[in-house]
Amino acid sequence: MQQELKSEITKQHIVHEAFKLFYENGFKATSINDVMKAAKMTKGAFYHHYKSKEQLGLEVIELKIQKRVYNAMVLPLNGTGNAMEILENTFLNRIKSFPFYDKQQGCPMNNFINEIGNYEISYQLALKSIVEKWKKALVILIEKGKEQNAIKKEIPSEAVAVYLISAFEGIRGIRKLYDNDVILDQYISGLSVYLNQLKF
Amino acid sequence: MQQELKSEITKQHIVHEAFKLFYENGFKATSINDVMKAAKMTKGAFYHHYKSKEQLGLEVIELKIQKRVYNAMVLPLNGTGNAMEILENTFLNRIKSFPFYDKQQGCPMNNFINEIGNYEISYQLALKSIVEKWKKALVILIEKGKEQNAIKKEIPSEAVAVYLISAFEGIRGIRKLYDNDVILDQYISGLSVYLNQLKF
DNA sequence: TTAAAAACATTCTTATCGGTATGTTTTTTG
DNA sequence: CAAAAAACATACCGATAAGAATGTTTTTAA
Repeated sequence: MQQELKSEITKQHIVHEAFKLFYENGFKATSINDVMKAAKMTKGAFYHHYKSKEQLGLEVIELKIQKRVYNAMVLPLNGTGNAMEILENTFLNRIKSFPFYDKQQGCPMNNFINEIGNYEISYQLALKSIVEKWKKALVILIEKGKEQNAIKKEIPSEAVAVYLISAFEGIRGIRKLYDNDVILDQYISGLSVYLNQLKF
Repeated sequence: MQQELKSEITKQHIVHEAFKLFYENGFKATSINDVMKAAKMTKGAFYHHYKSKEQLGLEVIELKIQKRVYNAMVLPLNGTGNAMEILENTFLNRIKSFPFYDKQQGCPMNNFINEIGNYEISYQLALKSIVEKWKKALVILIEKGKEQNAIKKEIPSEAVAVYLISAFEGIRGIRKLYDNDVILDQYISGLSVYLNQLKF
């Protein structure tokens, strides 16, 4: 029973290091050797715990990337206050508070989507599941806002959710091309225009 | 003199095949051998014309990707009609008319940005240049729309341009996860909400 | 027409990849 | 406490990568 725990800890350790390297250099450009060197173990250990690199990629998506999006973008939506304010706080303020490294490296989910999103059906499904959960949480919040008379009732919730997510992921890619936050400020200003018109 | 022309034709041929493979499988996952097999030549020929794979990547960005974005998203902005209608036609209608393959594979520029956008400064600059040109053309159109009394004068042109581009690139990535156009329709509907409020 | 330069092919080098086979060490269990 | 199972290490495999070296063929220019 203690061995099972040790195995679980080791796997978590590997996934943790793998995420960092995938985020830094991309999935394809990161070898199993690179990951295991970072984890201070050998390739033999890796193939004892995982059957392939694909399997590791899946776990990184399901454990690390999912959790990241959930913590940063979904959980904050579950507050009890004014829906419009929650929306503004999440999308307007949060993006600027990202660490510099994260701004430069983009969104891990978006990186995965664009690098291997159409490479394997299993990746596709895992990534889609994250997007769908995010979208659902947003729709619920928007509908809540309508009930609160904070958001116009005639706007299509799902469409607005998709548009918000699209712009967010888009700018996190584009930001990678710059070495400062000017483009982020412009995004925020453009988003602000969008959010304002949703107000009741 | 005729040799120079032949060399140029060969290089164009290589760049053409390279773009197709980069678009299909990604930059890192495509080998020079793959490219030259598609071009029906050998690796020796490649290294006669190019000094490295990086060089080829740059030419693909500067020649193929740049031209694609320019033709699809910048040129249509230069019409003489109502600025708002041009904006709607370009962003609303065009995305749905993409070939199925292009919907599934995403935007070549966005793919490059997210795969190698922070990998090498030269790529970064080349890709940024495309985004900047697109953005500039959009700003000019929006300002024209203000003069035409078609677009509200108080909206920030640059910010709206950035937000439009972000959402467009974002959805082209997200669309890769799905096997139908439902998410695209939602994007279009969300965009429509955005564009409507810009109207004077 | 002939030499040299450019266009391309062939061959080879060195490195690394994902993955397997086969160890050794640690932990568990009867 | 012994055997077997799990955790890891070491050594290896075939495939493939980018690129260099060295051919051969075609084109150009004197």
